[in-house]
Amino acid sequence: MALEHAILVSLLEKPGSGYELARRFERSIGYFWTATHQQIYRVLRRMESDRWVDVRDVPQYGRPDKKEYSVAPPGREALSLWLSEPTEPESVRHDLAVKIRGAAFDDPAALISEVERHRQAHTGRLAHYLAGEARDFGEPSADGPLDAERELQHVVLRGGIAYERMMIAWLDDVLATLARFDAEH
Amino acid sequence: MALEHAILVSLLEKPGSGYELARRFERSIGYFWTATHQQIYRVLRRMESDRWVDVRDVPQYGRPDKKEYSVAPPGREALSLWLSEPTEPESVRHDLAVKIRGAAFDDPAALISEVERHRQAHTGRLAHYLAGEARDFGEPSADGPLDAERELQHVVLRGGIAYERMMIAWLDDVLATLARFDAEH
DNA sequence: CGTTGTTATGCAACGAGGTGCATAGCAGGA
DNA sequence: TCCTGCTATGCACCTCGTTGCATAACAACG
Repeated sequence: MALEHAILVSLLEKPGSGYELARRFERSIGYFWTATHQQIYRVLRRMESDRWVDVRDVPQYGRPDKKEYSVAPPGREALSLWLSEPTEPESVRHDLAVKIRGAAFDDPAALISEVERHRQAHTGRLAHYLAGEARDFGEPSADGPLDAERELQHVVLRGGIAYERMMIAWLDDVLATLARFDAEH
Repeated sequence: MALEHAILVSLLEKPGSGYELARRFERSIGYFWTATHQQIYRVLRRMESDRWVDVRDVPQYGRPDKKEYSVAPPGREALSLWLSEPTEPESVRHDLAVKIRGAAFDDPAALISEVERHRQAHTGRLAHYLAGEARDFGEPSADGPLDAERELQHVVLRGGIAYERMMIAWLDDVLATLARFDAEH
Protein backbone atom coordinates (compact mmCIF):
# COMPACT_ATOMS: atom_id res chain seq x y z
CA MET A 1 0.00 0.00 0.00
CA ALA A 2 2.69 2.46 -0.97
CA LEU A 3 0.86 4.09 -3.85
CA GLU A 4 -0.01 6.98 -1.53
CA HIS A 5 3.67 7.40 -0.74
CA ALA A 6 4.74 7.20 -4.36
CA ILE A 7 2.23 9.97 -5.10
CA LEU A 8 3.52 12.04 -2.18
CA VAL A 9 7.07 11.76 -3.48
CA SER A 10 5.99 12.69 -6.98
CA LEU A 11 4.01 15.69 -5.72
CA LEU A 12 6.95 16.81 -3.58
CA GLU A 13 9.17 16.69 -6.63
CA LYS A 14 6.54 18.74 -8.48
CA PRO A 15 2.88 19.49 -7.73
CA GLY A 16 0.43 18.44 -10.42
CA SER A 17 -2.99 17.11 -11.35
CA GLY A 18 -4.19 13.52 -11.33
CA TYR A 19 -3.78 13.43 -15.07
CA GLU A 20 -0.21 14.66 -14.87
CA LEU A 21 0.56 12.10 -12.17
CA ALA A 22 -0.87 9.37 -14.38
CA ARG A 23 1.49 10.45 -17.15
CA ARG A 24 4.45 10.45 -14.78
CA PHE A 25 3.49 6.92 -13.78
CA GLU A 26 3.82 5.99 -17.43
CA ARG A 27 7.28 7.52 -17.57
CA SER A 28 9.93 8.00 -14.90
CA ILE A 29 8.10 6.82 -11.80
CA GLY A 30 6.26 4.13 -13.70
CA TYR A 31 9.49 2.25 -14.25
CA PHE A 32 9.52 1.19 -10.62
CA TRP A 33 5.91 1.78 -9.65
CA THR A 34 2.91 1.37 -11.90
CA ALA A 35 -0.59 2.78 -11.47
CA THR A 36 -3.57 3.48 -13.68
CA HIS A 37 -5.30 6.83 -13.72
CA GLN A 38 -8.42 5.49 -11.95
CA GLN A 39 -6.30 4.26 -9.10
CA ILE A 40 -4.55 7.60 -8.88
CA TYR A 41 -7.78 9.63 -8.85
CA ARG A 42 -9.28 7.38 -6.20
CA VAL A 43 -6.25 7.55 -3.95
CA LEU A 44 -5.95 11.31 -4.46
CA ARG A 45 -9.50 11.77 -3.19
CA ARG A 46 -8.72 9.67 -0.14
CA MET A 47 -5.52 11.61 0.44
CA GLU A 48 -7.46 14.84 0.12
CA SER A 49 -10.04 13.79 2.71
CA ASP A 50 -7.15 12.75 4.98
CA ARG A 51 -5.63 16.24 4.49
CA TRP A 52 -2.44 14.74 3.12
CA VAL A 53 -2.69 16.97 0.06
CA ASP A 54 -4.08 20.40 -0.80
CA VAL A 55 -6.10 20.98 -3.95
CA ARG A 56 -6.17 24.09 -6.08
CA ASP A 57 -8.49 24.63 -9.03
CA VAL A 58 -6.47 25.78 -12.01
CA PRO A 59 -8.48 27.22 -14.90
CA GLN A 60 -6.85 26.55 -18.23
CA TYR A 61 -7.36 28.01 -21.66
CA GLY A 62 -7.42 25.79 -24.71
CA ARG A 63 -7.99 22.70 -22.55
CA PRO A 64 -10.16 21.55 -19.63
CA ASP A 65 -9.49 22.98 -16.19
CA LYS A 66 -7.55 20.86 -13.74
CA LYS A 67 -7.10 20.32 -10.03
CA GLU A 68 -3.54 20.81 -8.92
CA TYR A 69 -2.50 18.79 -5.91
CA SER A 70 0.36 19.60 -3.56
CA VAL A 71 1.60 17.97 -0.38
CA ALA A 72 0.19 19.30 2.91
CA PRO A 73 2.07 19.06 6.24
CA PRO A 74 0.24 15.87 7.39
CA GLY A 75 1.25 14.28 4.09
CA ARG A 76 4.87 15.13 4.73
CA GLU A 77 4.59 13.60 8.18
CA ALA A 78 2.97 10.46 6.77
CA LEU A 79 5.81 10.13 4.29
CA SER A 80 8.41 10.67 6.99
CA LEU A 81 6.78 8.01 9.14
CA TRP A 82 6.67 5.55 6.25
CA LEU A 83 10.32 6.21 5.44
CA SER A 84 11.26 5.29 9.00
CA GLU A 85 9.37 2.00 8.91
CA PRO A 86 11.01 -1.12 7.50
CA THR A 87 9.55 -2.40 4.23
CA GLU A 88 9.68 -5.99 3.18
CA PRO A 89 11.51 -6.80 -0.07
CA GLU A 90 9.16 -6.73 -3.03
CA SER A 91 7.14 -9.73 -4.13
CA VAL A 92 8.07 -10.69 -7.65
CA ARG A 93 5.85 -11.86 -10.49
CA HIS A 94 7.62 -12.92 -13.62
CA ASP A 95 5.30 -14.43 -16.20
CA LEU A 96 8.25 -15.17 -18.39
CA ALA A 97 9.97 -17.34 -15.79
CA VAL A 98 6.78 -19.37 -15.39
CA LYS A 99 6.58 -19.73 -19.16
CA ILE A 100 10.19 -20.86 -19.42
CA ARG A 101 9.72 -23.61 -16.86
CA GLY A 102 6.38 -24.48 -18.44
CA ALA A 103 8.00 -24.77 -21.86
CA ALA A 104 9.59 -28.02 -20.72
CA PHE A 105 6.13 -29.58 -21.04
CA ASP A 106 5.39 -28.02 -24.41
CA ASP A 107 7.61 -26.90 -27.27
CA PRO A 108 10.62 -25.00 -25.88
CA ALA A 109 11.49 -23.56 -29.29
CA ALA A 110 8.05 -21.96 -29.56
CA LEU A 111 9.04 -19.58 -26.78
CA ILE A 112 11.94 -18.07 -28.72
CA SER A 113 9.95 -15.31 -30.38
CA GLU A 114 8.29 -14.41 -27.07
CA VAL A 115 11.66 -14.12 -25.35
CA GLU A 116 12.93 -12.03 -28.23
CA ARG A 117 9.95 -9.70 -27.84
CA HIS A 118 10.80 -9.20 -24.18
CA ARG A 119 14.45 -8.68 -25.03
CA GLN A 120 13.44 -5.96 -27.45
CA ALA A 121 11.25 -4.27 -24.84
CA HIS A 122 14.12 -4.24 -22.36
CA THR A 123 16.52 -2.92 -24.99
CA GLY A 124 14.10 -0.10 -25.68
CA ARG A 125 13.77 0.74 -22.02
CA LEU A 126 17.53 0.71 -21.57
CA ALA A 127 17.96 3.13 -24.46
CA HIS A 128 15.28 5.34 -22.92
CA TYR A 129 16.99 5.32 -19.54
CA LEU A 130 20.38 6.07 -21.02
CA ALA A 131 18.94 8.97 -23.01
CA GLY A 132 17.32 10.30 -19.85
CA GLU A 133 20.56 9.94 -17.95
CA ALA A 134 22.50 11.82 -20.58
CA ARG A 135 19.85 14.55 -20.65
CA ASP A 136 19.32 14.99 -16.91
CA PHE A 137 22.60 13.90 -15.37
CA GLY A 138 25.11 14.33 -18.18
CA GLU A 139 26.59 17.53 -16.88
CA PRO A 140 27.45 18.35 -13.24
CA SER A 141 24.65 19.83 -11.20
CA ALA A 142 24.26 23.58 -11.22
CA ASP A 143 22.96 23.44 -7.66
CA GLY A 144 26.21 22.25 -6.18
CA PRO A 145 27.70 18.83 -5.66
CA LEU A 146 25.20 17.71 -3.02
CA ASP A 147 21.74 18.25 -4.44
CA ALA A 148 19.97 15.37 -2.69
CA GLU A 149 16.92 15.23 -4.95
CA ARG A 150 19.04 15.06 -8.07
CA GLU A 151 21.56 12.56 -6.71
CA LEU A 152 18.87 10.25 -5.39
CA GLN A 153 16.90 10.36 -8.64
CA HIS A 154 20.13 9.49 -10.41
CA VAL A 155 20.92 6.49 -8.23
CA VAL A 156 17.39 5.15 -8.78
CA LEU A 157 17.85 5.59 -12.52
CA ARG A 158 21.17 3.74 -12.33
CA GLY A 159 19.21 0.91 -10.70
CA GLY A 160 16.86 0.84 -13.68
CA ILE A 161 19.80 0.77 -16.06
CA ALA A 162 21.47 -2.05 -14.15
CA TYR A 163 18.21 -3.98 -14.13
CA GLU A 164 17.68 -3.66 -17.87
CA ARG A 165 21.27 -4.67 -18.63
CA MET A 166 20.94 -7.70 -16.39
CA MET A 167 17.66 -8.68 -18.04
CA ILE A 168 19.10 -8.39 -21.54
CA ALA A 169 22.08 -10.55 -20.59
CA TRP A 170 19.80 -13.11 -18.96
CA LEU A 171 17.40 -13.20 -21.91
CA ASP A 172 20.41 -13.91 -24.15
CA ASP A 173 21.21 -16.80 -21.84
CA VAL A 174 17.61 -18.00 -22.14
CA LEU A 175 17.71 -17.72 -25.93
CA ALA A 176 20.93 -19.71 -26.08
CA THR A 177 19.36 -22.38 -23.89
CA LEU A 178 16.19 -22.55 -25.98
CA ALA A 179 18.22 -22.65 -29.19
CA ARG A 180 19.90 -25.85 -28.05
CA PHE A 181 16.52 -27.59 -27.95
CA ASP A 182 15.60 -26.11 -31.32
CA ALA A 183 18.76 -27.33 -33.04
CA GLU A 184 18.59 -30.91 -31.79
CA HIS A 185 14.79 -30.93 -31.67
CA MET B 1 -3.81 -13.82 -13.86
CA ALA B 2 -1.11 -16.40 -14.32
CA LEU B 3 -1.36 -18.04 -10.92
CA GLU B 4 -3.31 -20.87 -12.52
CA HIS B 5 -0.50 -21.38 -14.97
CA ALA B 6 2.19 -21.25 -12.32
CA ILE B 7 0.27 -23.95 -10.44
CA LEU B 8 -0.07 -26.02 -13.61
CA VAL B 9 3.69 -25.87 -14.19
CA SER B 10 4.38 -26.78 -10.60
CA LEU B 11 1.97 -29.73 -10.72
CA LEU B 12 3.47 -30.92 -13.99
CA GLU B 13 6.88 -30.87 -12.39
CA LYS B 14 5.42 -32.86 -9.50
CA PRO B 15 1.82 -33.49 -8.38
CA GLY B 16 1.00 -32.38 -4.86
CA SER B 17 -1.51 -30.98 -2.40
CA GLY B 18 -2.47 -27.36 -1.87
CA TYR B 19 -0.31 -27.32 1.21
CA GLU B 20 2.69 -28.64 -0.68
CA LEU B 21 2.13 -26.08 -3.43
CA ALA B 22 2.03 -23.32 -0.84
CA ARG B 23 5.40 -24.49 0.48
CA ARG B 24 6.85 -24.56 -3.02
CA PHE B 25 5.62 -20.99 -3.46
CA GLU B 26 7.70 -20.10 -0.42
CA ARG B 27 10.76 -21.73 -1.96
CA SER B 28 11.80 -22.27 -5.54
CA ILE B 29 8.75 -21.04 -7.43
CA GLY B 30 8.09 -18.29 -4.89
CA TYR B 31 11.24 -16.51 -5.96
CA PHE B 32 9.57 -15.42 -9.17
CA TRP B 33 5.92 -15.90 -8.30
CA THR B 34 4.37 -15.44 -4.86
CA ALA B 35 1.05 -16.75 -3.55
CA THR B 36 -0.51 -17.40 -0.17
CA HIS B 37 -2.13 -20.70 0.72
CA GLN B 38 -5.66 -19.22 0.66
CA GLN B 39 -5.14 -18.05 -2.87
CA ILE B 40 -3.81 -21.43 -3.90
CA TYR B 41 -6.71 -23.36 -2.34
CA ARG B 42 -9.24 -21.05 -3.97
CA VAL B 43 -7.66 -21.30 -7.40
CA LEU B 44 -7.26 -25.07 -7.06
CA ARG B 45 -10.99 -25.43 -6.46
CA ARG B 46 -11.71 -23.33 -9.53
CA MET B 47 -9.23 -25.34 -11.56
CA GLU B 48 -10.87 -28.54 -10.32
CA SER B 49 -14.34 -27.41 -11.35
CA ASP B 50 -12.90 -26.42 -14.74
CA ARG B 51 -11.41 -29.95 -15.01
CA TRP B 52 -7.91 -28.54 -15.35
CA VAL B 53 -6.71 -30.79 -12.55
CA ASP B 54 -7.62 -34.18 -11.11
CA VAL B 55 -7.89 -34.75 -7.37
CA ARG B 56 -7.03 -37.87 -5.46
CA ASP B 57 -7.64 -38.34 -1.75
CA VAL B 58 -4.48 -39.57 -0.12
CA PRO B 59 -4.87 -41.02 3.39
CA GLN B 60 -1.82 -40.42 5.49
CA TYR B 61 -0.65 -41.93 8.73
CA GLY B 62 0.88 -39.77 11.40
CA ARG B 63 -0.57 -36.65 9.79
CA PRO B 64 -3.87 -35.39 8.33
CA ASP B 65 -4.99 -36.78 4.99
CA LYS B 66 -4.45 -34.66 1.89
CA LYS B 67 -5.82 -34.09 -1.57
CA GLU B 68 -3.25 -34.65 -4.24
CA TYR B 69 -3.74 -32.64 -7.41
CA SER B 70 -2.37 -33.52 -10.81
CA VAL B 71 -2.77 -31.89 -14.21
CA ALA B 72 -5.61 -33.17 -16.43
CA PRO B 73 -5.56 -32.95 -20.24
CA PRO B 74 -7.62 -29.71 -20.38
CA GLY B 75 -5.11 -28.15 -17.98
CA ARG B 76 -2.26 -29.11 -20.28
CA GLU B 77 -4.14 -27.55 -23.18
CA ALA B 78 -4.77 -24.38 -21.20
CA LEU B 79 -1.08 -24.14 -20.39
CA SER B 80 -0.13 -24.75 -23.99
CA LEU B 81 -2.51 -22.02 -25.11
CA TRP B 82 -1.15 -19.56 -22.54
CA LEU B 83 2.42 -20.35 -23.60
CA SER B 84 1.57 -19.44 -27.16
CA GLU B 85 0.06 -16.08 -26.21
CA PRO B 86 2.28 -13.02 -25.81
CA THR B 87 2.59 -11.72 -22.24
CA GLU B 88 3.31 -8.14 -21.42
CA PRO B 89 6.50 -7.41 -19.45
CA GLU B 90 5.90 -7.44 -15.72
CA SER B 91 4.69 -4.41 -13.81
CA VAL B 92 7.25 -3.47 -11.20
CA ARG B 93 6.72 -2.27 -7.65
CA HIS B 94 9.83 -1.28 -5.77
CA ASP B 95 9.09 0.27 -2.40
CA LEU B 96 12.76 0.90 -1.90
CA ALA B 97 13.08 3.04 -5.01
CA VAL B 98 10.17 5.18 -3.85
CA LYS B 99 11.80 5.50 -0.46
CA ILE B 100 15.12 6.52 -1.95
CA ARG B 101 13.58 9.30 -4.01
CA GLY B 102 11.45 10.27 -1.03
CA ALA B 103 14.51 10.48 1.21
CA ALA B 104 15.45 13.69 -0.59
CA PHE B 105 12.61 15.36 1.35
CA ASP B 106 13.54 13.79 4.67
CA ASP B 107 16.83 12.59 6.13
CA PRO B 108 18.73 10.59 3.47
CA ALA B 109 21.10 9.11 6.05
CA ALA B 110 18.16 7.62 7.95
CA LEU B 111 17.62 5.22 5.07
CA ILE B 112 21.04 3.60 5.37
CA SER B 113 20.00 0.88 7.81
CA GLU B 114 16.94 0.07 5.72
CA VAL B 115 19.06 -0.29 2.59
CA GLU B 116 21.50 -2.47 4.53
CA ARG B 117 18.62 -4.70 5.62
CA HIS B 118 17.58 -5.17 2.01
CA ARG B 119 21.18 -5.83 1.01
CA GLN B 120 21.36 -8.53 3.64
CA ALA B 121 18.12 -10.12 2.43
CA HIS B 122 19.45 -10.23 -1.13
CA THR B 123 22.77 -11.65 0.02
CA GLY B 124 20.88 -14.39 1.83
CA ARG B 125 18.81 -15.18 -1.23
CA LEU B 126 21.89 -15.28 -3.42
CA ALA B 127 23.58 -17.75 -1.07
CA HIS B 128 20.42 -19.84 -1.10
CA TYR B 129 20.27 -19.85 -4.89
CA LEU B 130 23.95 -20.73 -5.22
CA ALA B 131 23.55 -23.59 -2.76
CA GLY B 132 20.56 -24.84 -4.74
CA GLU B 133 22.50 -24.56 -7.98
CA ALA B 134 25.41 -26.53 -6.58
CA ARG B 135 23.02 -29.15 -5.21
CA ASP B 136 20.76 -29.57 -8.23
CA PHE B 137 22.93 -28.57 -11.16
CA GLY B 138 26.47 -29.09 -9.91
CA GLU B 139 27.05 -32.33 -11.78
CA PRO B 140 26.03 -33.12 -15.36
CA SER B 141 22.54 -34.50 -15.79
CA ALA B 142 22.10 -38.24 -15.53
CA ASP B 143 19.25 -38.06 -18.02
CA GLY B 144 21.41 -36.97 -20.90
CA PRO B 145 22.54 -33.60 -22.16
CA LEU B 146 19.11 -32.42 -23.25
CA ASP B 147 16.78 -32.82 -20.30
CA ALA B 148 14.50 -29.86 -21.01
CA GLU B 149 12.92 -29.65 -17.57
CA ARG B 150 16.28 -29.54 -15.84
CA GLU B 151 17.91 -27.14 -18.27
CA LEU B 152 14.99 -24.72 -18.16
CA GLN B 153 14.82 -24.79 -14.38
CA HIS B 154 18.52 -24.04 -14.38
CA VAL B 155 18.26 -21.05 -16.69
CA VAL B 156 15.48 -19.59 -14.52
CA LEU B 157 17.65 -20.09 -11.46
CA ARG B 158 20.54 -18.35 -13.23
CA GLY B 159 18.15 -15.45 -13.75
CA GLY B 160 17.50 -15.32 -10.03
CA ILE B 161 21.23 -15.37 -9.34
CA ALA B 162 21.87 -12.58 -11.84
CA TYR B 163 19.06 -10.55 -10.31
CA GLU B 164 20.39 -10.87 -6.77
CA ARG B 165 23.93 -10.01 -7.85
CA MET B 166 22.67 -6.94 -9.68
CA MET B 167 20.62 -5.87 -6.66
CA ILE B 168 23.55 -6.23 -4.27
CA ALA B 169 25.78 -4.17 -6.56
CA TRP B 170 23.09 -1.51 -6.92
CA LEU B 171 22.41 -1.37 -3.18
CA ASP B 172 26.14 -0.78 -2.68
CA ASP B 173 25.83 2.09 -5.11
CA VAL B 174 22.86 3.41 -3.12
CA LEU B 175 24.76 3.10 0.16
CA ALA B 176 27.72 4.99 -1.27
CA THR B 177 25.37 7.72 -2.46
CA LEU B 178 23.61 7.97 0.89
CA ALA B 179 26.95 7.98 2.74
CA ARG B 180 27.95 11.15 0.90
CA PHE B 181 25.02 13.00 2.44
CA ASP B 182 25.75 11.50 5.83
CA ALA B 183 29.40 12.62 5.82
CA GLU B 184 28.71 16.21 4.84
CA HIS B 185 25.31 16.28 6.57
C1' DC C 1 -2.51 -33.99 30.69
C1' DG C 2 -1.88 -29.59 28.57
C1' DT C 3 1.06 -26.92 25.45
C1' DT C 4 3.37 -26.08 21.45
C1' DG C 5 4.36 -27.05 16.67
C1' DT C 6 3.50 -29.06 12.13
C1' DT C 7 0.54 -30.72 8.50
C1' DA C 8 -3.65 -29.77 6.06
C1' DT C 9 -7.82 -27.27 4.61
C1' DG C 10 -10.99 -23.73 4.63
C1' DC C 11 -14.30 -19.23 5.44
C1' DA C 12 -15.30 -14.27 5.74
C1' DA C 13 -14.19 -9.75 4.91
C1' DC C 14 -11.70 -6.18 3.07
C1' DG C 15 -8.76 -3.48 0.28
C1' DA C 16 -5.97 -3.19 -3.86
C1' DG C 17 -6.00 -2.99 -8.58
C1' DG C 18 -7.66 -3.38 -13.39
C1' DT C 19 -11.17 -3.08 -17.36
C1' DG C 20 -14.66 -0.88 -19.60
C1' DC C 21 -17.28 2.88 -20.10
C1' DA C 22 -18.89 7.83 -19.79
C1' DT C 23 -18.38 12.73 -20.00
C1' DA C 24 -16.67 17.13 -21.46
C1' DG C 25 -13.77 20.86 -23.57
C1' DC C 26 -11.12 21.92 -27.17
C1' DA C 27 -7.77 21.35 -31.37
C1' DG C 28 -6.80 19.97 -36.00
C1' DG C 29 -7.57 17.80 -40.24
C1' DA C 30 -10.49 15.54 -44.00
C1' DT D 1 -19.26 19.25 -40.61
C1' DC D 2 -17.69 15.11 -38.79
C1' DC D 3 -14.10 12.44 -37.04
C1' DT D 4 -10.11 11.73 -34.52
C1' DG D 5 -7.18 12.76 -30.76
C1' DC D 6 -5.62 14.86 -26.51
C1' DT D 7 -6.49 16.76 -21.89
C1' DA D 8 -9.00 15.91 -17.69
C1' DT D 9 -11.97 13.53 -14.39
C1' DG D 10 -14.84 10.09 -12.88
C1' DC D 11 -18.25 5.70 -12.02
C1' DA D 12 -19.38 0.76 -11.84
C1' DC D 13 -18.00 -3.63 -11.63
C1' DC D 14 -15.23 -7.52 -10.93
C1' DT D 15 -11.14 -10.04 -9.83
C1' DC D 16 -6.96 -10.54 -7.26
C1' DG D 17 -4.68 -10.84 -3.09
C1' DT D 18 -4.08 -10.35 1.86
C1' DT D 19 -5.39 -10.69 6.79
C1' DG D 20 -7.46 -12.82 10.41
C1' DC D 21 -9.62 -16.49 12.03
C1' DA D 22 -11.20 -21.47 12.56
C1' DT D 23 -10.83 -26.35 12.40
C1' DA D 24 -8.74 -30.83 12.82
C1' DA D 25 -5.28 -34.63 13.22
C1' DC D 26 -1.28 -35.86 15.10
C1' DA D 27 3.70 -35.53 17.28
C1' DA D 28 6.80 -34.27 20.85
C1' DC D 29 7.85 -32.40 25.20
C1' DG D 30 7.37 -31.32 30.01
